[in-house]
Amino acid sequence: MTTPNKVTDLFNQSVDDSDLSAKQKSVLQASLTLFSEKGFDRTSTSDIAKLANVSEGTVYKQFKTKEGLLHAILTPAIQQVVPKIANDFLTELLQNNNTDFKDFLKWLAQDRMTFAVENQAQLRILIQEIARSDGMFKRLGDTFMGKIAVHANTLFQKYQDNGQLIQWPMPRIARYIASAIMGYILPVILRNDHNLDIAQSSEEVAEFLYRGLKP
Amino acid sequence: MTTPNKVTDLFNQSVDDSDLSAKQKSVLQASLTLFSEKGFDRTSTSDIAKLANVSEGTVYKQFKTKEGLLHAILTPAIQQVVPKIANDFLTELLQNNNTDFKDFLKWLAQDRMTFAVENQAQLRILIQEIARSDGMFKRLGDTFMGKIAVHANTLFQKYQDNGQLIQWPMPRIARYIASAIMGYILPVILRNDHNLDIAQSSEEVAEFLYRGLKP
Amino acid sequence: MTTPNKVTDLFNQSVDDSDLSAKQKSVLQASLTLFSEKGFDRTSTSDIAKLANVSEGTVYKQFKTKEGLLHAILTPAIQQVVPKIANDFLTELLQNNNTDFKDFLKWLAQDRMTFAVENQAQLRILIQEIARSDGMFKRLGDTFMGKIAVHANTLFQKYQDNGQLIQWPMPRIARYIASAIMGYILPVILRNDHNLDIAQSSEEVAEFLYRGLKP
Amino acid sequence: MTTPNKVTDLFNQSVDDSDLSAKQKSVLQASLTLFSEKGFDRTSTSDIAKLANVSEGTVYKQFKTKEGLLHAILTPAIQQVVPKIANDFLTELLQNNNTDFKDFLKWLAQDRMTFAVENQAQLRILIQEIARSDGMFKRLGDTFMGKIAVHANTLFQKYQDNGQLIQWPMPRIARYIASAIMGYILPVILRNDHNLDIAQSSEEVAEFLYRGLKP
DNA sequence: CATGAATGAGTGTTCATTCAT
DNA sequence: AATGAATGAACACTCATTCAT
Repeated sequence: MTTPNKVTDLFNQSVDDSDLSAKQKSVLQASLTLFSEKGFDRTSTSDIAKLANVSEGTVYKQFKTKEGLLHAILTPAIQQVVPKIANDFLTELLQNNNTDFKDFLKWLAQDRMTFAVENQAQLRILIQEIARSDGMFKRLGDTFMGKIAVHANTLFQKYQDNGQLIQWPMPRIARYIASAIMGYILPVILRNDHNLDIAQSSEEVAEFLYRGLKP
Repeated sequence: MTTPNKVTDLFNQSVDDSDLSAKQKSVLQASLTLFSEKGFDRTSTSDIAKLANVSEGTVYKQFKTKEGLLHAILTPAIQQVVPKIANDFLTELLQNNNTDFKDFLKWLAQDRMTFAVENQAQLRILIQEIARSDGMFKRLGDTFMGKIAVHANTLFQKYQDNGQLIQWPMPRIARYIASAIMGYILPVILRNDHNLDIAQSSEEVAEFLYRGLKP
Repeated sequence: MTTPNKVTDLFNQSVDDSDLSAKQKSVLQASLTLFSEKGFDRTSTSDIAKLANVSEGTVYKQFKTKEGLLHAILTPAIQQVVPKIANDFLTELLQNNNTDFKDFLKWLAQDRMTFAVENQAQLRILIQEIARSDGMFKRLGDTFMGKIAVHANTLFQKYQDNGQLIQWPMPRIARYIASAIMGYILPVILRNDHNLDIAQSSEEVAEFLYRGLKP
Repeated sequence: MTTPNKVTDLFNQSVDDSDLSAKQKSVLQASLTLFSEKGFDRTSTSDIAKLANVSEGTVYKQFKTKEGLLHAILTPAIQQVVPKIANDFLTELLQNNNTDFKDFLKWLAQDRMTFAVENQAQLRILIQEIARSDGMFKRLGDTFMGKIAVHANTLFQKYQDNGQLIQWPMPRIARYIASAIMGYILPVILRNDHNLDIAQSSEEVAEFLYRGLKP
């Protein structure tokens, strides 16, 4: 039931296939690296220019401001990539009635963990931004909910009707699923650790969640 | 089974009862507010001086550097308050054999949620620092584990012997408990939200965890 | 027997013909003026920027630190210009066996006095630095000795063999020559006086030294 | 013909026997040490307070400003001590017709070298100040000349009449004597070297000067 | 007298941003 | 499009000096 991790593909697509010149791509890459390593505020545009092997002026040609660079990195991950994928797989799931709830949980965990590991750099930046501004977290939550709520609702309903899912309100269920998976992902990202046994971890968390959420 | 939240007391003690002058306390308060609101890097020492109604020189008299201020705010929360409390209550629990596992979970959730709500500002800053530097998360984890691992181990063992707790390795159990509680705390802190129904939330999360972790 | 004073030429070359922009040259000029007038420590980078008619940032673009500016001014005088010239003229002298010792003394005095008068600003700064740090004086002496000792030794030997120079050890002879010339140069530099009758002064000092150093 | 070095005595007198409290003397000592080691500008009043083991306020009680401290250290050396001694011994000499010129030179060298070695710290500071401001050198020269010129003139006249001293104008003679002795003193002070063989050095320089200045 | 907290102007330095080439 | 010199407003931090205790 594993699906190819389209997230990275989509992100890379938005970088590679864009109309950006090689230099601009280099700027974006350097920013991603440095923002992730040292944080947005502690990264200077001169650092970026140096790492990207371009002039300081070039950094500003495409991305008008330093914040523009941040958005260029974060926006695809937030506004497009995440919900799009989510949408895709939920839709897919909804059309497949037979899927066992535990399998779904495992698949979900696996999918999100893969995404996290493959996009650690961006996620580190995202987490820093979330920690900094009130707005970001709310906006992120709203975006996500707005695009998934309906589908997730339907899906959970199905599992509840199936007798595979406890009769708790949807947000409560979502919260437990999300936080349990986060419990595996966050330490990996925050420790800049690249070793996560996704197969076992997703199996484990699915087992726990299944026990906690079955009627 | 609720214990008074000693955390805030201890923290405030270290601020109020210290040998700091009124101006220095004011500096600390202003830093706490601004670091929490805008983040460490985006807060200038001039901002702090203005809010604290002191001169810039005063900011540096006691806390030699800006980072010194950060440490003055964070250290009590990290090095002393958190582990001490944890230690206290765990010792207490160990001496009380009769406590039901679910009650323990509820108590734990309640205790940590209260702590979180009462120390939102510091925790926002802490989260920002965690997100910024690899080191912080690791150090935090090590400190915490070093001080609690033994007691928690014994406690969980007891519940496992009781037949109230599934036979999973301790870290796995701890991870689920921590992340489920975090699932309530983090949104509150990151949204700068002051409304958390601790009574109900702790009841809820204890219920879920109990279901997921009973044999 | 007068040689053109190549010192200033060389120094100016390193300033004017360098790859420095007009603004950077202006920064160097302003620094030279201010360091010489008020001393390194009492000259602020803002003063320099104002006098040079550039922004403060410009001061730091080329010369990474304030000390960098000092080095940019002093290094050519110390490391290259002085010994190089000294070397040049000594070599020249060595090839001219017939020169009378008194003529040599006069020529030397003239040459050094001209150098001093034409490089008063740099020398004022150099003297200030010598007065400030132990290291500078030693380093300067070592550099100078390392490059000249051999040639001077040979030269003095020749005059001693000629019967024109007393049989004292070389350092003692050098000390008297140097200090007598310094006796004319230092007051001029320290008083920021631009009137030194080099012709007469060199004649005078040569006469005195000749009397004191003939066998 | 050696006289006890009254210089240091006089200076110490002005420090020790003054109406200064122990703390104030400590401040003066600390300033002397630090000004000499790091220079006036690079010594902070807080450094002085720390080394003197007093509060910052105390530094300002007696010596209203930082410059006041500098003057308290330099003034005795400049305005009183130096010329007073010179005056004393010159008067003495004038009354003693028989003294040989070479002996006088030797005595003078010895006296000044002893003074220099015993007052290195103050002289380092003095040299730094001379190097910094035009005024200082001129003032120093004027003070010195104003107090000694007459006596020295008479003395030299005597030696010239004796047939022991060449018929050059007084300033020229003084210049050679001063710079030759300086040729021994300056390197010692600037290198912070405490080893000067005064007996031999004064013998040496007297020999040279005698040769250079005899008719 | 002595203290040391407090001041606030000033320092060297950085950095996002602009623009002539 | 790309460069990099130039900008100038910040910034973290220092320091001579004051003054209430």
